Amino acid sequence: MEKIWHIITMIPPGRVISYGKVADYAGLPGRARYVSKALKTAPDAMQLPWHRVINSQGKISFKENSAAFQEQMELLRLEGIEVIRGRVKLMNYEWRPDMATLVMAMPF
DNA sequence: TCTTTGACGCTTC
DNA sequence: CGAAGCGCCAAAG
Repeated sequence: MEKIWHIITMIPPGRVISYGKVADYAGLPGRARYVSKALKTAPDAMQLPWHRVINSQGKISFKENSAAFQEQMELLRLEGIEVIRGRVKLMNYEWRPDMATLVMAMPF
């Protein structure tokens, strides 16, 4: 859980990443669902950039009618990310941290 | 205990 | 695209 949050805090503005990737970088391959839960239970006080986490299809994982959906879409747009029908082009906006960055920030 | 339920993901058809 | 199947696993009932 800690690691997951840690990874998320590292996501730079204007970039996004998928649940699955977060899980991978956190050392929990195949546990994307766990990441979503980690986000849900994350303390608001932590100021996590939760909106920068979307699913592997580049889509926002909320119902299109939900308030959360709208909110996330706005936050992303405020960072200069183009969101079409709740979807962003991972090709252009996916965050690809390099090894050094990860190793640097992750204790064994 | 067992079953259902997710802010998910990948492959197949 | 979209739907179906299967994998994954903590929580809640």
